Amino acid sequence: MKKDREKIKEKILQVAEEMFIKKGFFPTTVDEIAKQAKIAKGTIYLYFPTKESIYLTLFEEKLKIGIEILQKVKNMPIDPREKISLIFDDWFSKIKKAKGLANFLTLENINISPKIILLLRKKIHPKIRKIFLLVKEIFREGIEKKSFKNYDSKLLSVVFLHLLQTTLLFPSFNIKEDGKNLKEIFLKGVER
Amino acid sequence: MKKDREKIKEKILQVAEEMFIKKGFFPTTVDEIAKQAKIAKGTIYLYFPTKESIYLTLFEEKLKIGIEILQKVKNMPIDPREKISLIFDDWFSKIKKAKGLANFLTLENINISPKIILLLRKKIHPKIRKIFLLVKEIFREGIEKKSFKNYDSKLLSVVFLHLLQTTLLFPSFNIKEDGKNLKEIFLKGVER
Amino acid sequence: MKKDREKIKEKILQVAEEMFIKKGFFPTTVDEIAKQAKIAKGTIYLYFPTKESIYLTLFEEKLKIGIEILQKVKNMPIDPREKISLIFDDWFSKIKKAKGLANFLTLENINISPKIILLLRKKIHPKIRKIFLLVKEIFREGIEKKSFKNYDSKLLSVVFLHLLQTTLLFPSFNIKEDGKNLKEIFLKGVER
Amino acid sequence: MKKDREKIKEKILQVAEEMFIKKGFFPTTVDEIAKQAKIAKGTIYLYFPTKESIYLTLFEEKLKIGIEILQKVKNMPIDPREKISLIFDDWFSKIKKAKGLANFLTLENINISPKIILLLRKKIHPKIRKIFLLVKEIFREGIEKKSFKNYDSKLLSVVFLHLLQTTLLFPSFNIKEDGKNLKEIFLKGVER
DNA sequence: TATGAATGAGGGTTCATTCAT
DNA sequence: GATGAATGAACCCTCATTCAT
Repeated sequence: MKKDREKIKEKILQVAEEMFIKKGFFPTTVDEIAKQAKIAKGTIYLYFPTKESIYLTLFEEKLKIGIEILQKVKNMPIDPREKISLIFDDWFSKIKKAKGLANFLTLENINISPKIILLLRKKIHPKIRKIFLLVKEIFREGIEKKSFKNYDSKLLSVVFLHLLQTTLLFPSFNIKEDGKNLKEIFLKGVER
Repeated sequence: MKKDREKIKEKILQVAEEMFIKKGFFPTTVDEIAKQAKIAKGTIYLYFPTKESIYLTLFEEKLKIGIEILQKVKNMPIDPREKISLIFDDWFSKIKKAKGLANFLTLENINISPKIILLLRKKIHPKIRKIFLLVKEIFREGIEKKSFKNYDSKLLSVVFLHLLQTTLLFPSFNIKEDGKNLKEIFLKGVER
Repeated sequence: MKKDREKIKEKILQVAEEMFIKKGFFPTTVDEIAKQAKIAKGTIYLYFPTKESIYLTLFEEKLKIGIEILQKVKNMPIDPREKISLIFDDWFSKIKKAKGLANFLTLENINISPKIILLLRKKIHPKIRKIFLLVKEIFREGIEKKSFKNYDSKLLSVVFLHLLQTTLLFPSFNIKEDGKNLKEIFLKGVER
Repeated sequence: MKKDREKIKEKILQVAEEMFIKKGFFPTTVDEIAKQAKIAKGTIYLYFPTKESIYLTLFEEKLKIGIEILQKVKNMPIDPREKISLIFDDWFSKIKKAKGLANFLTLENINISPKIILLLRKKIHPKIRKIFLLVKEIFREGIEKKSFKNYDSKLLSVVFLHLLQTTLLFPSFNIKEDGKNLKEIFLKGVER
């Protein structure tokens, strides 16, 4: 059944994501993923050609979600400050799902394996670049409309995106924050 | 000779750091480290009991440097804003060396391996906590003295420290210009 | 329908033979056989209990054909030299089909797998022995009738049968031969 | 010690040869080779990069021996019939060792694995061709000198070389008697 | 002390065979 | 009967660690 196949693939991805986040790419074994997903090891290879492809699939998926959010917000007819604010809010509302994205966004992950690099170059890097471009556009617009001070829009993009990641550290440090304060700090910091 | 032993150990650490940063912990093999350091594989085990211990040693070393800087700055009889500014400057002046620290500070790295976790708990976590405490103290002082707005000092610490990492994300980072701007953004963002 | 079952079985055997010859027993996967035969993998197991049984079936089939030819020729009321000549001719006329036989006749193939040996012992070896006996009979008769020199008939059988195999190498070495010369060489070599 | 390394490599090759001959390439596992050679599995990989390379090494080695013999005989100032005779004799005298060569010379072995084919093309085929050329030269010379009937020298080469293999087919082969007869049959068959 | 060959547990992947539909 | 997804044993190979020299 079509449903079933999709379900199993989803299960593999979900289990793998959990383990990749918890233990990292290398310490996670295909065996464990299979066991956790309650399927046979060989079954995984019916859905993904390699362990790396599971990782890449997750990576791409996360990036796709990010791009969609940014795309949507960018085209809204509102003030760029408002856009940044919306992205912050959206990010927080999806923070659990996003957790994955953040973990996959770290530079470390780009060094996973020699074999993976080519694929990353081809499939992942363009998406990361897309994300940066989208954010940069928003900042460029904001600077043009005098909503933000005249900083380099690339710098603002990097800071902003990295700040989103910061939010994921909150639980570890027992910070009870809805993101309002972080947003405020950032917007005040870059205001004209 | 005492000198020799120290020199070899240093060489191993230096080579290992380079490779860990470039390829990550797992893809780096002890064989490669030995080859790069121009010593025999067995020799490495005369200086470090395991591959992980090399990693941990580097990690601790980085943290120690960070703690020393913070300690020094914290005790200076200057405005907290000035302290934060100094830390920023110090960080930028050491940005190349710091690159290593940043790479070790990521959350991913804490999940290196099941075996390593206990050691991290015992030796690394206290140091990370120390760093956060030192920074938090500075912010607490700044809030008290009305230099900073009344945000949660934990929040400010996390944001600040994570921001330092941001600086390392772009190889094309223009230290003088971007560093100054980054500092400006943060200080403006948290000012009263 | 009876016809259908037989057709499918034949298709499997034909496809498998091609692949076994082209790639060998182990590199040929059941998956590939199924795909080439345009049936499902599971279907193959409705016709053959194991991959090895496909191989064995082919083997036996080839041997059966060989036995039939030899049987027929042996009983003809002609000179043994003529019999050998006829076998040669028949072999050449069937050389394309026989190609399979030759490939299956090599000793290598008898070592396919530990599991297969018992079956070979039981089902294949008797047939191979039968072939040798038939040929040996012809030579024995020829020696008796002074058509051939008094060599050991077993030796002659081995040489003769192996010589048939030789013809299969001709294409590889771009030898344009109708077998006339080879036959001549052999018959002259063994003549009285 | 240099001696030791050579000894281990030799041991691996010897054990591997035995097993390849007995069971074939695929059914022979690296594990078994290691066990038989009384070394650890990993050790094998210190001497050979892959299982296939062990096979190829053996293959090449055998061919090299064959080429050397042929080379030597070819350059002798004797009648071509004598040369063929000598090769026969040499072959019989080395029949035990030769057994390996024969087993490696079968066409089947050329189809070992997709990966191996390129290597075979590059390293093995030239040697096989060399062997054929050397033999062909001897026959060409013999035909020219009217020692052999005017058959295609390529045909004679293939038949002759394949005939050498024949000698290995029967474990019960009586070298002295049968070898002499085989030689006689061939030489008589091709004589003028 | 330094070496690097030897070890063997463990991992990713394949594929003959089974089984639910 | 036919299908092809699921299974899991088995294989090749890697690499952290040990150990004889």
